[in-house]
Amino acid sequence: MKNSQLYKGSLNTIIMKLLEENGKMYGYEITQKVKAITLGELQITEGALYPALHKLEAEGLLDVEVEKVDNRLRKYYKLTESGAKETVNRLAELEDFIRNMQSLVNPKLEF
Amino acid sequence: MKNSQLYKGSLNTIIMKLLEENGKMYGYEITQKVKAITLGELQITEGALYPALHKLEAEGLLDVEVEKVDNRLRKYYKLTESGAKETVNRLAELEDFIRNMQSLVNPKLEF
DNA sequence: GTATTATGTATAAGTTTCTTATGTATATTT
DNA sequence: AAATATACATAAGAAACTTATACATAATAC
Repeated sequence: MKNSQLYKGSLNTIIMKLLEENGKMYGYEITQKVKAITLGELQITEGALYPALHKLEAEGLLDVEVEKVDNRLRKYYKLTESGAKETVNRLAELEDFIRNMQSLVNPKLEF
Repeated sequence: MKNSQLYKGSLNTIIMKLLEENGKMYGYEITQKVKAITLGELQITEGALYPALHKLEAEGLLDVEVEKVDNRLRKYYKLTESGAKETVNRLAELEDFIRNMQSLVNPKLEF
């Protein structure tokens, strides 16, 4: 299997970073983008993604905009102003997290 | 606060790595070591640590050995043989995870 | 001298996040 | 005609955590 426990807690940060980068995206697009970037290693499931998007929207971090393409529904999400600010914080937290994990795993590099 | 959601799911890997490195450790020692290595940024709480240790022991990945020091109880944990093998896998997963997160956050480096 | 902090382990209730399963619907490929 | 891809959604349960509480001894601070 690919998705280890480690990814727990990182979904919101991933979503926000992708939206920061791409302006607006819809759910299915996010799953495909993540799959492509991680070479298939991280597959976001709908059961995780859609509740996460709804929650971020409810928190005022995302705005939604519905479009119909090829007779199919798409919900485009983009960062609100406060979402954009919060993204900066989340990415800083992610950098700290990665640095800390590397310190723990690779103690030689502490010096 | 320091402990962001990102650390969720990484506790087992942290414990196993520290035990691989230090041979045997007791719970309180683990919390202090992690705090020191991460310069105070990651503080493992007892409510998270002790259940995690008990579970790893129940899974046969850790062995426990009780000692009494200064009239206080200490439970030293160390990796079992299967725990040592599993640690190798967990650390590989952690490396993949970190690499994937960096790809997601730092798309310039994809090339 | 007593109150707080540090050392040391433990559990229980509740929250959050995720997995797994299911549901609906259209478009495309086999 | 069947299977896969596109597209969203929710609900039940599992897992990992937070927060609070509990007990006990040693050391430090006031």
